[in-house]
Amino acid sequence: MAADSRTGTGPRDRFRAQVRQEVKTAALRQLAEGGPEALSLNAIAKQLGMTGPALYRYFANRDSLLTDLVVDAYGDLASSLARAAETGPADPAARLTGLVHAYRAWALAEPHRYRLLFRAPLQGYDAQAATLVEASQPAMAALLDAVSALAEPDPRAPGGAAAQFREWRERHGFEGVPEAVAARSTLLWAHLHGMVGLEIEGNFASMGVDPSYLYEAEVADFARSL
Amino acid sequence: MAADSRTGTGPRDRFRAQVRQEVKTAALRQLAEGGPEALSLNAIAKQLGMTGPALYRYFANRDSLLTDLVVDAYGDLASSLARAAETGPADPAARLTGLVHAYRAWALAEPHRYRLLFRAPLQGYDAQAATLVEASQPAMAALLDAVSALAEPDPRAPGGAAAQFREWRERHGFEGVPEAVAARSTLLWAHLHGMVGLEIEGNFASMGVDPSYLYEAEVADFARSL
DNA sequence: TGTACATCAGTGAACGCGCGTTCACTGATGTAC
DNA sequence: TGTACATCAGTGAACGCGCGTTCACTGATGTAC
Repeated sequence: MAADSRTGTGPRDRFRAQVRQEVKTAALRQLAEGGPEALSLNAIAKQLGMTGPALYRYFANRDSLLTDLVVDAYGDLASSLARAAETGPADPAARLTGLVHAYRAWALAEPHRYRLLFRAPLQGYDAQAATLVEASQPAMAALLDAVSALAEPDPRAPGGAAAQFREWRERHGFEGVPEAVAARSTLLWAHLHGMVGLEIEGNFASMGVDPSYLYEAEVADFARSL
Repeated sequence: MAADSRTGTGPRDRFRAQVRQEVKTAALRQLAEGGPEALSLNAIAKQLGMTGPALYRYFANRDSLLTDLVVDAYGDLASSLARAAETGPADPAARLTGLVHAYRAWALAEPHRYRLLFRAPLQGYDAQAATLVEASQPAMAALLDAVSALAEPDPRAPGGAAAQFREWRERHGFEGVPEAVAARSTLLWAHLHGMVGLEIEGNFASMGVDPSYLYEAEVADFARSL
């Protein structure tokens, strides 16, 4: 056995990695164009000038490809958020605003990927698998960081739920985070998820409303709630 | 032509209405069990002891059945919300709390129907059709009512978006509603949508968190935001 | 540097399945006289 | 009240399609000596 095949850096490995990437790109294009659940292995293969069975050289099956897309998307979202928090202004409030806008911008730019993350398990697909929970941590970490920097949290919050957030914090490596920050961040995440969800499904558009104002109000309210 | 067939109350019409209802019930059961997009005309027919083509006596096609389900669901949600607002305590704040809990309860009881309402158009299905927008109005009206009763809104809000909410209000028969109430209600709706969405997809469960606390915090924050 | 061999990407046929929808039809049901 | 007729629910066959996945295979590519 050659060293390359062990370390995964031989020419064949590079080729494999590249084709895997092309498959994923084609899959995303398909999701983007064909709407949710328009992900067909045969169609992807055709787009790459291959036949369907060839894809099984690169992914064990359809679910495996899907999992890869989800993990990638979480990673991408997390770096978007982290970038917004890092390169933003020093003022913590302004940085949180930047993070909120980054969240929204990411979802609007790639709604199909956003759906992939937060939509129901697509027929029998187990979204609660440990892999996926783990993949979602960096994005949450970015949010927790930004909220932590913002203010001294009210130590009384989150009341009866404090124990749950404490456990959650320990389990996922967020040890330094006060319960109140965890709770507040989770609520903010839920709010953003709701606004972004309505926006990408066209609900605000069908109301004739530009939701930008709502995001502004959201940030203002959040600052006041701490 | 008989009078009955004109007015739609003859024995055949009653039979048709009943079978239509059975078809819808079977469809909902299928959505509930099979996950989203598990709605198959053939499977529904089989469940009713019929063959597939028989359904075309009752619905023009698959989309038509779907539209019916969506309209029904909006109606059901609206009456749930209206009931919560009517039968609740006289205190407006407590009534809003009741409405929030009714919204959550409805979504949790029938997540498949909630998804039907707020999920992306299912492959080419036009969710923005006028029929559906109209069907969603009563639910929104219940929310607007509860928020209206709560407090004198800040007349400065919603800033630059006031004109949009004014137009929206006129277009959908919410003439009496101040812009600030419309904006606040929309934001509250988005928040609820986000929390409920995360909850029915199991995101809180996978965190080990019971979101009840978050709903309480939501209501408290909302009262403070007015 | 050249050759023999192992690896592995990709093919084409096939499996079994389910889908929405159309069509010509049969047979029961309700209705008009 | 009885009979003839129109209505219409439901069937069964068929259309054309696409799906994920398996299998035995060919032929190119990289590798070891």
